[in-house]
Amino acid sequence: MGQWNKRALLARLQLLGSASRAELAKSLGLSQPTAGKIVDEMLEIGLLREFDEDRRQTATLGRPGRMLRFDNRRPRLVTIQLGVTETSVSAAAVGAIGEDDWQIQFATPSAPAKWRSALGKAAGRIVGKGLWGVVASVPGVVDENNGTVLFSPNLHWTEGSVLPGLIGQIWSAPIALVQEERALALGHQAAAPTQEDFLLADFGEGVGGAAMIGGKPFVPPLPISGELGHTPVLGNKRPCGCGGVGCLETLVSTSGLLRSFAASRPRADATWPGFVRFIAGQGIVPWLADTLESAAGIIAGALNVWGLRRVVVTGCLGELHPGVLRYLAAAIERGSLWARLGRVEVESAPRRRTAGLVATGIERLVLPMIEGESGTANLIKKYEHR
Amino acid sequence: MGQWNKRALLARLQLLGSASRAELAKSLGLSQPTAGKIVDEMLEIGLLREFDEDRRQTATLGRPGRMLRFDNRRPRLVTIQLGVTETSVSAAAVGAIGEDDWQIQFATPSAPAKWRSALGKAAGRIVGKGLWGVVASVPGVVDENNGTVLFSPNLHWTEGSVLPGLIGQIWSAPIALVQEERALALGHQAAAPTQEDFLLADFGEGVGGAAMIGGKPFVPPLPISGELGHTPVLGNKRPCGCGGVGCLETLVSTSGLLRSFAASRPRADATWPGFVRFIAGQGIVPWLADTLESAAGIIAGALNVWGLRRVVVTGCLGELHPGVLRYLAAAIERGSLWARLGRVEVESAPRRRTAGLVATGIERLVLPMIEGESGTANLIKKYEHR
DNA sequence: GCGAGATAAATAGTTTTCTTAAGTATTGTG
DNA sequence: CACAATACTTAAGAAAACTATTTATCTCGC
Repeated sequence: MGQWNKRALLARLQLLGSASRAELAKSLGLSQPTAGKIVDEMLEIGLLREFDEDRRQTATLGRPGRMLRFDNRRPRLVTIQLGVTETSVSAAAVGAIGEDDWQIQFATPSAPAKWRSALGKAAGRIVGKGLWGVVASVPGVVDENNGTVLFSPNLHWTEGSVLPGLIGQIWSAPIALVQEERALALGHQAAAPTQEDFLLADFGEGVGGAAMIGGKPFVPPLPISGELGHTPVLGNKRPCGCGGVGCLETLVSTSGLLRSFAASRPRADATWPGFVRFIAGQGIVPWLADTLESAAGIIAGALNVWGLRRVVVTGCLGELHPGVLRYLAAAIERGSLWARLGRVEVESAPRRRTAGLVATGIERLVLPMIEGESGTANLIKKYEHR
Repeated sequence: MGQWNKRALLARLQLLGSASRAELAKSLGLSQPTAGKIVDEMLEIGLLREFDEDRRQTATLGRPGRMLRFDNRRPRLVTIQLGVTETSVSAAAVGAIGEDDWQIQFATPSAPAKWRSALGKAAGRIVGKGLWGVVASVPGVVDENNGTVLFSPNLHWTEGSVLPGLIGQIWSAPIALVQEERALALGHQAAAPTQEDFLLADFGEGVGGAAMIGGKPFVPPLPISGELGHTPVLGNKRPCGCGGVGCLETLVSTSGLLRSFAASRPRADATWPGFVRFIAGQGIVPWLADTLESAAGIIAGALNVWGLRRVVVTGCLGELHPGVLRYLAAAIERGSLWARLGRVEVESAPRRRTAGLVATGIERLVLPMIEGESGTANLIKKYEHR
């Protein structure tokens, strides 16, 4: 079976939530036998399952379809979020699209060996049977094909180390690494399924973006993309962890915002909650307006360059007064060429990392399982027995 | 034969210039029979031809391959460049990769009907036999699938009119429209074949960009992309033809540069040659440095977002003192995240619109000819008999 | 309750496309 | 001139998708 159709079928099923073989075939333009065979394969490995629809309003004639959905009855993937300050671990079922709900969290240590042993402890508390693989999201510049971190301004110790190797010592299963924002974008798509492409912009300890284009995450040949945070802002002189000067990230990450806040109000409570309260009371003070304007310019630039008209904002900006997002949205609209032709949408959403990690796992670990010994599958073998 | 392999084979042949069936098969990972059949098809319609290599140093053993290349013995495509001030027309052979050399040029009129009749006159002076189709490049936001111009700040009359319809009244052949910068990017790839992806940034009456990603021009679902020129620059208050304020285009297009020049030196010769002389003498004056800094920021943003590390600059910036390009290159490097990991390249190149139009024609008009009645082919039929 | 109509799923056979394997053609070399 | 080496062609087969047909299961009207 061509991998292409399989991926399309899964994507469609994700979009619909549940569907019969016939529905899938028709909506994809496939023949029924083809769709049926793909479904059979996926039922066999336990990726999908049939279930009895409680037909309240089956107003349709004819034989009812056997409805299919992701088989989420047992955890299949270990999902790991390696964050700058915190590492989170869970066992997740395919089809999980709820908000993040981590089973285990611990402060991210500052060396590979320590991280490995902390992960080892976590492993004991996680279901170990029937697992298909491990998926980890990492900040920074990640080569997803090799499983290496090339550059990580805020988490330098990951740079040389081969994370799949470390993880493989804990779980001897296929392992996939995914860049953080790409995972968020995939997670958003899984949780709020639409056909429409979008740019996800995440604001937190760093600032990053990822684009869904044509229903798929945008992945260029170079292991770098969507780096909104490290584009320079005219007039900004702050040094950045990346080695550059004036990066957007130094202004609009949590620490950047707090720094500006502290500079403008030396005697204020320069913590995040304090800042949130301040903005709730004072509204968009001038320096914040400038900062939002800068961020909007860079986001609008990304929209113009990628040809997108929807922005999904996740992370700390959503925790501020809603006026902040409105201000940002208006500024993005001013800078976006598409706004002259049609509508530009900016919305806030929670982070759905687990969902994104699961989507990555299905794409990179589960599908290759049923695709024989082709390209991607070989890559996985590399880590299988470490 | 799957269209995929055909396109790959043509791209490879373009890269190599000439090659035998066996070379093509090996370098593409195809079997010899497959490559051979594709070549046969293309020989039959006259897209490729065999030629006798003058074997100076055939140091190889065995039967020598029959070398193939594009059959450029007769013009096959009418290429049209609809520019803001000038329209250019030529008949071009496939495989033409020389610098632009237009057979006919006339001032672009300000209404569809006038343009059509000017084009009609031109048609009389152009080879009319054996033509496969017509390809036209247009500035602005172009829906290449429908053949419509959605938005054109500098050439408003094109917006409503169906250009393929107009062209079809002159030449009753398949017609393809292509966005200007995309054509330039394709042309550069045809003329300077490398495997490596790049961002083409063109500076002229407007400012635009296009990306080659994975060897193909980047095309998102929305009919807009690479719009470097209409991203706002912080602090810039000039109104733009697009309806926005502060677009980069208002600073760094030819007219934008001249406007800044005239403002800084009220008594100077504010023509383009005068400006070129001025810069050659004075070097990079402060306002020009600021302008280049803004352009570099937006280009670096595009590199970061697309995951590219090579910039090809075409158009008026290359006519200025070489120091200008060096300054721009240095500024781009400062803003590019990839520069922290590896090298960023910025080079200047001539515009190769004809080559790009021919590449578009092969892709959108010629290949569908040998692909039976599939998707793209139907689109062409629409215009075939107007 | 039962046949008719309608839709879903499974089965069988065909087409398309590419591959492997084998054979033929054309060169240089000992 | 035999041979090794390489290019190209032909023939047969495998994979994946399609069309057409059959079988299964439902609702509806009687």
